[in-house]
Amino acid sequence: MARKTGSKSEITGPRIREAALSLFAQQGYAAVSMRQIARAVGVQAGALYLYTSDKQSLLFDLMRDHMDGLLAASAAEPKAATPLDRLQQFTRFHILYHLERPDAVFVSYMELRNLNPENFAAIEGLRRQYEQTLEAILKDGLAEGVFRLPDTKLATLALIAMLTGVNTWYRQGGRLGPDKIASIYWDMVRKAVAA
Amino acid sequence: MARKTGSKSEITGPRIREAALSLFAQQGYAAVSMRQIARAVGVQAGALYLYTSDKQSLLFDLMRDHMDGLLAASAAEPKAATPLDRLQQFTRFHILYHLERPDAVFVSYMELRNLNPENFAAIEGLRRQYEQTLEAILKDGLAEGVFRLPDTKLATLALIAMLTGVNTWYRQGGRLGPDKIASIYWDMVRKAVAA
DNA sequence: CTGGGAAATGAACAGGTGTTCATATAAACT
DNA sequence: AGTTTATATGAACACCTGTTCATTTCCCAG
Repeated sequence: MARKTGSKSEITGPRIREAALSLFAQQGYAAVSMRQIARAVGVQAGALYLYTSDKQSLLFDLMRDHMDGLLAASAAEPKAATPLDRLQQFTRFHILYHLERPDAVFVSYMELRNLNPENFAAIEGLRRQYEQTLEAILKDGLAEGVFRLPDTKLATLALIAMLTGVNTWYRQGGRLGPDKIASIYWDMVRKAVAA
Repeated sequence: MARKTGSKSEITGPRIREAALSLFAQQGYAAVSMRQIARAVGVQAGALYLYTSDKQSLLFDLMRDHMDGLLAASAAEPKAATPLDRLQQFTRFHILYHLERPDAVFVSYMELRNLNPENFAAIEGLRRQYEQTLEAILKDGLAEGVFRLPDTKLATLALIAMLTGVNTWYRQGGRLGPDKIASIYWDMVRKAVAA
């Protein structure tokens, strides 16, 4: 037997990526086998290689797509007038965007060490690019005197770690919804950088 | 051949844990084989089972030891008088303690999903216990009116994520030493919770 | 100097790994 | 209806996995 009824490239490809993302998030890249991914899709392991050159590329593509999406969505946000407004917008955007795709966020943060050096450098570059959008806001606010920070670079990393941390404890149906959480975090962010 | 000259139980045991911790931190629990750990120690794979019942226990013991050490060191800190001083002490302690043992911290945060449910619950309990030392400080400061926080629980998690985040970017010999970093973070923490 | 026990070996077990490829099949096009 | 082509199979490859255990070696107590 071969080629099941109703099988199509445009369907199987995305399904493989979805299954891989979900499994990588749950069990980790190294702990998930290609046969396991294939089973989740309902296909034999060999068929995966029609859609990805190897397991490493499967991981890398997932991470790069996530970072590309993040940067595109970030760039598409309307530009607020003041540094304070832009910081508020960044805070809300970061929390809401990350809460909407927990698997991709988790994989992109946890599986960095499973990328080969070349792929690691690529993802690292995209991550730095995203961090710079926040750093630029902080620098502007500093120049205008509306923020006071002991160290812009450290403040950038500290704020991002704080915001991304939401993903580690947030569970759907919990005490607080994403919007409320974003408001609470904005209160702390605003004060942390205040002049 | 068997039993090399000069081999002792009191030496091999710790060496296995050190090698496992280092390898788990670098490559991840699932990606590291027992033979790899044995090779790093200079022993055959079978010998590992004289010191651990299985791979899972090896991971769990490393994580539990780390959490026990963290809680013990935290409890041994001198108790400052005011909530503000206690918060400063917690901030400094957390950053310095974590920067001193990056491998144990990394493994304890990244390998939670590789614990079986029972072991996971145990580590989770210790982690919550540690978080409560910070939450207690925040609650005291709130009661005394020296802090103003929209949500104590979220502030606890936000601050810990921010502080632990230092480990993700800190490299020895970098621009700033641990003490300076702790000062900078304290400035942001203090402002974030200020009344 | 010898016996006993601790410490380590190395082979074996049953099964899993990523990846390739000749082959088979279903869908799409003429 | 018949042919081409994309899509999938399933067997095979060489090797690695965690764990067990009979056997061997070395150290130490008497």
